[in-house]
Amino acid sequence: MLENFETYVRGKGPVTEEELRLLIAKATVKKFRRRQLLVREGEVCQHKIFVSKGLIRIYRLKEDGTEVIMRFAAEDNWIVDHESYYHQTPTKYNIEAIEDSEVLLWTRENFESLMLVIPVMQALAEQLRVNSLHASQDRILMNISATSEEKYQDFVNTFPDIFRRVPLHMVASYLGVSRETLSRIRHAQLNQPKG
Amino acid sequence: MLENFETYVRGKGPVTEEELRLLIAKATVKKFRRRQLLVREGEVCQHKIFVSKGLIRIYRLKEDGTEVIMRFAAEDNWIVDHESYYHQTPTKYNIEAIEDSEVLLWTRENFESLMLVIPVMQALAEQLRVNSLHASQDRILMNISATSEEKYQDFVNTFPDIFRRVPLHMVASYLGVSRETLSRIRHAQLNQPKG
DNA sequence: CGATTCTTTGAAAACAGTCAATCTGTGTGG
DNA sequence: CCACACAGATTGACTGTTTTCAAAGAATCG
Repeated sequence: MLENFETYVRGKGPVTEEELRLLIAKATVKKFRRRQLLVREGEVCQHKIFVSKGLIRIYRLKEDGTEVIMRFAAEDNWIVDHESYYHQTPTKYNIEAIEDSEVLLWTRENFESLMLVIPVMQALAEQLRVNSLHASQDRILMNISATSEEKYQDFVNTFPDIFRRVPLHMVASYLGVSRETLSRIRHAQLNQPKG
Repeated sequence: MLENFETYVRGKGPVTEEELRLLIAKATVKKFRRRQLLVREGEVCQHKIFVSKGLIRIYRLKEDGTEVIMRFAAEDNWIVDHESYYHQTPTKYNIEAIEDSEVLLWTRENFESLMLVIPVMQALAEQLRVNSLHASQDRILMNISATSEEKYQDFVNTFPDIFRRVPLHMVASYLGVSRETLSRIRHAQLNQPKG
């Protein structure tokens, strides 16, 4: 379970054995069952979370009770509600395991102290922010300018590893279309697979 | 024209006369006419741009020639294509003045050297990233979960200073609805103003 | 003023959402 | 091993919304 994280960090830049040991020493390792909540709406998102195994979603509940999925995070991805984490305010999101999962957690305090000591973590944190922003921009562009078919196709292309593991109704929620519509789109694409 | 920027920076934290002088010395001041391009698709977005006066938009051209507006930036706002700026790669966006505008520009090199020397700029850059990310998240949520009426109402609430200055068809492009639909939505809200 | 840009309106067609019923696969307990 | 419950996916009929196209009406710039 920790091998994943080691491999991931080594892939990000030069890092010593000692640094790796420290990174892991400051983390908490946790397992979650399918459907178990990692963070509940109203709590403060205390940790940066690295998914070493499994699949996680972050979603929001609207007043009418419907779920809106903001993001999925599979192995080797980070998940956090930046707003709650940075300002230590209650989160509006729920973070939940879609599959049985294993994660590493760092408190903000621990994570920031690690960033001061371990060069590669600085760069990594910066990179994550830039990537987040970039991904958000692309998603906005898709949302406002693409047809439902294109949105679905883009999702499949962007997350080839994920789309088979996520129930279709969750993909629908992520894309902002009804599950019935998405079901029909997918059906149409099976008969006419051009993209 | 520089007073705006001075006031803005002072509002962000303690800053000395000397620091302010340096900030401005490293900047280029430029004026742009309505419809003039600040940055053209294919160029590298070389600068961080502060809008001291006027109104700017950043948009993208789709293959079919339609424009998709990513963001507006009025006085006291920054605009930059992070991806192009950060990686020094050609931008996919156009940045254009909607009104006659005045801006301050810093190259990445200059801006980063200033961040090293002037504490408040560090914090400011960090704050801008967090805000960008947060705004993007909120916009995605709106896009995938709200009705067109709600999207328009949210735009009006979020940018009370801007929405009267932007042509309706650009708001439509920003929201991802046709100009005709937005026209009808607005008409309906005039007769039934409840939000 | 004249040209251009922007907005509005109407009517038809395309699209997506809702509701209700059915179908499928999975896993649990008897 | 079977029956059942449950979550998920599909389908059809219907409704409502949005787009598109075409035309015309304001507003604005030079």
